[in-house]
Amino acid sequence: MADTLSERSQNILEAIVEDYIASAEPVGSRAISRKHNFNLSPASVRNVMADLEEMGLLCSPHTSSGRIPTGKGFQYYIDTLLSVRTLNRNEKQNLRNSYRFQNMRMEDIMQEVGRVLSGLSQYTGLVMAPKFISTVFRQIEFIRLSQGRLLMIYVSETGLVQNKVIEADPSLTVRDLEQISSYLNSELNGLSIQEVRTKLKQELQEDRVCYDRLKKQALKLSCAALQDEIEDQIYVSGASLMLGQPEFSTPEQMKRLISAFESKKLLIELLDRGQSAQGVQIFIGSDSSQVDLEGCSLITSNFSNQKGAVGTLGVIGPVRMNYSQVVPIVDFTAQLVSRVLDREIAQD
Amino acid sequence: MADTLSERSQNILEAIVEDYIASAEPVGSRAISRKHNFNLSPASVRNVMADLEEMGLLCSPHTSSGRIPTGKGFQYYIDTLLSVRTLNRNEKQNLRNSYRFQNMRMEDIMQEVGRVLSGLSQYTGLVMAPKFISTVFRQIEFIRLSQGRLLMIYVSETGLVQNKVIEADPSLTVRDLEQISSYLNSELNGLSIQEVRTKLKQELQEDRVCYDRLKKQALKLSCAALQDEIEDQIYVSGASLMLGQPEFSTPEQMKRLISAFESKKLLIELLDRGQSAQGVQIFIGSDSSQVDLEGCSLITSNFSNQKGAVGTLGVIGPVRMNYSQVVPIVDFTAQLVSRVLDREIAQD
DNA sequence: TATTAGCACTCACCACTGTTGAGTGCTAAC
DNA sequence: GTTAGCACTCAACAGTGGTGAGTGCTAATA
Repeated sequence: MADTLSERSQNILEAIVEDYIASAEPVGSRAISRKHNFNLSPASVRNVMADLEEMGLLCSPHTSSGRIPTGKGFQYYIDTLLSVRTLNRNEKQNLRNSYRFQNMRMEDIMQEVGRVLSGLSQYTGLVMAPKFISTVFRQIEFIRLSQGRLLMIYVSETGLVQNKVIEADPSLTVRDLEQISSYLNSELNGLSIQEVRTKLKQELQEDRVCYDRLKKQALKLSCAALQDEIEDQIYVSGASLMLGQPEFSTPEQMKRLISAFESKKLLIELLDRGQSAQGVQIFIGSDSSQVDLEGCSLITSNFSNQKGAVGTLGVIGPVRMNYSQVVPIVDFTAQLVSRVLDREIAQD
Repeated sequence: MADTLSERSQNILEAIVEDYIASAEPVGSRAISRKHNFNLSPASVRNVMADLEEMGLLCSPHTSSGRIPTGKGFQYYIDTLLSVRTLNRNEKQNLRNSYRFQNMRMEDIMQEVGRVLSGLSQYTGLVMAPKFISTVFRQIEFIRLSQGRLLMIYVSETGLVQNKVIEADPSLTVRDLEQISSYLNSELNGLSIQEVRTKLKQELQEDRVCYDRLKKQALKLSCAALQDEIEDQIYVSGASLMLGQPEFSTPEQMKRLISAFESKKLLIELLDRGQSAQGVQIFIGSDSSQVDLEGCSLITSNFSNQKGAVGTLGVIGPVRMNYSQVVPIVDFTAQLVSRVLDREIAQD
């Protein structure tokens, strides 16, 4: 249906969306007719606007005000009118220079990416580290805490460190633990966590009556350590920048937004949606059915290393976001991070 | 000077502060004379208020409004009028039950403490994990990332995990690294980082011409790993609750506050101030010389295990905070966390 | 002599008012 | 099909007057 728009209607819609992105205020017919030289009088523009409003692409806050694009209007703009520039060589180099990845831990990299994304876009940067389950096993260590409690430390191929407290047989000695981790490290090295789990399941079944005490303990410990999901890690940068946007300028909206950012659950849910897809994805607030993030749009892209560990990064801003500027930044940053993660892998 | 206040003046000041804490609005003479039965007419109360204003303990936002306490007024109230209840057995048990510390990593514990402090006080919870330098060495591991780059993982006695990327001689094999960490783990176990550093310095001087290649590498690596400071970890919970306080209800103040919370540097600076002192400490916003945290007060207490690793936790709220309610919560929580940390230590 | 009733005064707050200007829809002329 | 003209709408703003909570001062009072 939307594709049946005449060229004139498309041009006017585009002009309205772009004016609105720039000004955050309702766009009137006179402004459109003057600034963009369509050679149309305000009255003609008004006729088109009335059509667009009927189609649900525009709306007016009150009778005698200009129009603003609806969620559907933005969607149409993004789907069919938005032309995303690719960065030229200079811009790519500049972007590359914005990031400092030398000698950084995975955690630092994620944080840095969020910070830079937020700084460049002037919106809020989001980064979700690769999920535990999508990582590749590299090394595991067990450290005794108190009686019967162990600290498990897991390192993935990309240097992502996760740890977790597990309960264990109190009779295990430090020597035992060393042997167990050494055994696991040689057995599981290079497997994805998915594969690790399958393998552990198999071995547990095969060795139901296993007389090698240490092997049995090793299986038991690694099960406790690697079977459950480990909480997603998410980094939010520049939340305060959102408070400068006119759509979130009332105290109520500020509270709502900061609460939504604080809970992180919402954000994780939202970022998860993009996990399966490739390339840049755009989610428009109104369709997200997240009341607390109403009025927000999200631009995300996945990053991954060659072994397939997938994380997501992106920018969240008002629906009235500067898509043509932010999309290429998110896109190229994801590529950049992917390359950095590959460099992290040891060349053994 | 302030101690020369007559009993009547003290009573009235106390009444004003407490009314203001409850209502967040200027307190008038009539309200004081009615609610608290001093048997004084409003006019008499006014006389006293005029004195208190002259002494800088009160001020009035405009000519014909009630009075509000100044920073100095709050300081006086805290120093000489505030009587802090100690929690009774029931309340202590309730508080204990609010926390779930089972099988938690240090990180989780810190986060949980922040969350609960914020929930109970309805202000913002702050927790700063024990500083790297105040921890006691437990275990160190090295994992090869790419050519010449190692991931160092350090675990303190309380189970605090820190990691860091360091550069290293690319010729070191995995076997070498195992031997190095095993050597360091036996040499440094139980020493405070402070002691570790002294020891490393000594050994480096003694063995300037050392022919044991591995020992030399071990010293070099541990220096790179443990010599520098590792960034402070700070947890902020319930920032959005502050936005509900009337003193931060304008958009400008909200932005200022959220920005201040986001930078974390300010908060670390503030929490550091309390590190040396013992027991509960109270900082009043206006004296903090932190423009961005104007209007905020901070209640902190340190926690530590028997080996002396010190962290700080607390609550940040408006100057008009309910001190008599929050102080005991912060106090007891710090004791609770200290005990939990001691339980974490292995009984070898 | 300390306390208090009385009074004039101040000022934030609120509801109401009229004006302005940007923008609209409709209609008739081009 | 396009557009000039016109009546209409409505948010935003500034001004206005009333209300009430509160003050400082003074003179009367216990």
